Amino acid sequence: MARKIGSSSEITGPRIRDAALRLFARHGFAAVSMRQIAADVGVQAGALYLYTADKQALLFDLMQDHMANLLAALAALPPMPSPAARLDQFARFHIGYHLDRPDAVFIAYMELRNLTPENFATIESLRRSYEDHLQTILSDGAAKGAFTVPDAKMATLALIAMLTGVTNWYREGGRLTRADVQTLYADMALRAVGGSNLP
Amino acid sequence: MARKIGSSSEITGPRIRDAALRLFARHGFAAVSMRQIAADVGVQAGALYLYTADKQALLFDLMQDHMANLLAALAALPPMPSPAARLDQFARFHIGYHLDRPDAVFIAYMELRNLTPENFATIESLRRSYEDHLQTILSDGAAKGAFTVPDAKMATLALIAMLTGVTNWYREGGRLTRADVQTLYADMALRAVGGSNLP
DNA sequence: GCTTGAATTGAACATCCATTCAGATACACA
DNA sequence: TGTGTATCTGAATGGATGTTCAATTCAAGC
Repeated sequence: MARKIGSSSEITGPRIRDAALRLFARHGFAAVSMRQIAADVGVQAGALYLYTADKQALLFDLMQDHMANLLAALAALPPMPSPAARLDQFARFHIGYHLDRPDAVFIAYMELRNLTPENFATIESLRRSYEDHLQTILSDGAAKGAFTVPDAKMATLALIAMLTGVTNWYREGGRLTRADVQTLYADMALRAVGGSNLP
Repeated sequence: MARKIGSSSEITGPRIRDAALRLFARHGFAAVSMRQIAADVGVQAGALYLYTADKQALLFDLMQDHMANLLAALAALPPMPSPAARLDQFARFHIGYHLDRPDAVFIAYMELRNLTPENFATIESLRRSYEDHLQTILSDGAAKGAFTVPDAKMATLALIAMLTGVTNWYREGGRLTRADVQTLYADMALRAVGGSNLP
């Protein structure tokens, strides 16, 4: 046997990335073998190397794609008139975006240590860009007197950790709807930086 | 060669656990081999099995010890007179305790998926106990009118995620002292649940 | 000094790992 | 219908994996 009926790189490529994303998120990069990914796709391990240089590149591509998409989605948000509205928008966006992609988020936060130093630096700088966006909202709000933030960098990291934590427990169909969670977290974030609730 | 000069289980045992803790935290449970742990201790891989049933038990013991110590330290805190003081105390305790044990904390949060189902259930219930402590502070404070908390369970998870996030970026000797960070985070936590700052 | 048990080695076991590649098949286009 | 190329298999490579165990050496108690 060799080439399979109906085979095409446009189908197999995404299926490999999907399988890798799911398996890495579920079991961790180091615990997943190329053979497992191949089996999940329904292909032999050797075939994976038509789509990725090696296992490391597979991980890096998944993480880079995720971060790039995240930054693009952030940049596409409509402008908001006030610091409080900007923070509210950011909190809702962050939660919504992360709840939609639990596997990618999990990998982006958990598998940083499995990247080579060069790849790590690349991902890290993308993450820094994302954090800088929130930090700007906070600094600007503090300068305008809307927030009370003794240390904007620290507050940024605290809020992102809080918001990202949602992905650890939220389950669709549970006690709270997604909109409930977004509202409650956005309120907590706003209060945490001393902002008054939106009108 | 066989037994080594000066060897004793009271020395080798802890050294194995220390090495495993450090290596698991640095590279991840799945990425660390028993041979690496043994080499770090200066012993052959077979010798590890005098101290642990298998690799899984080594991970589980580290996590269980950490959680048990955490709960014991929490229980040893002096009682506080008001909800705001209790939350302030909890936030400072959580940050201080976690900053003192970065490796154990990292493992406790990252390697849950590498536990067998039974072991996972055990660790998870210990963690639930810890969360319940904070949830009680928040519920009690809300009942007394000191806090504004629409959903105590959710607020608990949000605050713990925020506080634990400190371990991801704090470095001794950096811009902020440990006390700075504890104060800033405790203030943010208090404000996030609508509490007024301590007198 | 002798004996008993604790501590460790080093080799072995069966299995898995990431990666490569020649050969085989199917598809696209002539 | 024939040809070239995209896609995949299956086997092979060299090495690492967790775990077991007989043999060996050291420490401790008499």
